[in-house]
Amino acid sequence: MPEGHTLHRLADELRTAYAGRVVTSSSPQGRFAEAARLDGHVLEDAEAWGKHVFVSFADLPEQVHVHLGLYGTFVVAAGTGLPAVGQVRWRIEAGSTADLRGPNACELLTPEEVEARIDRLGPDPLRADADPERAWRRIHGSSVPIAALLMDQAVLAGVGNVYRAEVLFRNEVAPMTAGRRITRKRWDAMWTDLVELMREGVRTGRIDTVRPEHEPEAMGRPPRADDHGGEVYVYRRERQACLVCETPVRRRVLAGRNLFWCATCQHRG
DNA sequence: ATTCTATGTCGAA
DNA sequence: TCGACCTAGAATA
Repeated sequence: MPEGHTLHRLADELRTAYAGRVVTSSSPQGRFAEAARLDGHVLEDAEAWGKHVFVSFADLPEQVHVHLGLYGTFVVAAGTGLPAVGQVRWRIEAGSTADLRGPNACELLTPEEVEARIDRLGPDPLRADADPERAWRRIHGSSVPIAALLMDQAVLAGVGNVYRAEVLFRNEVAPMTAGRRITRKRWDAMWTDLVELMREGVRTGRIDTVRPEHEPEAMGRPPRADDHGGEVYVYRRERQACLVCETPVRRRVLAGRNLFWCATCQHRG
């Protein structure tokens, strides 16, 4: 379930398990041959930028760049010497075992290539060094719908389809509003909201966006559990009643991705 | 058993 | 805008 919070959690997990330790590095599947070059090195750090994770090693200028894509997983399990089940692209071992499967990217990059990757990304709401002003400049000058801008990693890094839909709903923004029609005040509120929501996502490991007053119990409805492990207003709730106004949630495809929204609640620019 | 779908990104047309 | 990438779980037969 990789949106930005998942990758920041992953970086934290890898850092806790391996930073400062000599690790075993291998590619059971064989498709990351450079894993052997890292074997026996001290893992220095793991850091997330948007949906990208960079793993660095002591005495080695290159870093491993990992991107999970749509269905990649990177799971840490207790113990070592475990059988490699399925297609394990990269395995790190030191007391525990981290297995990477199905990533969009797992590659060794030079410092210049790492920098170029990061330079292409917009501000990440989960990073303390993020500058929301950079995102505002892109949004303010654009005729592209805000729903598409939020998913553009060069505008904002780490926001995916769930946070996109939910932050638009929570701020009552009509998704097809052109970026240049978004007011400064609205953008500031959306950024603040993303920082809070995504930090909560890192803390809990789930995407929960429904305010207490709109929870089913508070609205006199039976509780429900969404299949992504959280509670949301509109994401994947097509044709179901809006939690606030009961209007059926709508869906359309925008730039190849499903967009969900409530046409009644979301009317602002 | 098979098909469908996905919280993502890239490159070709 | 579309297919490819490549995996797992859910839905369908």
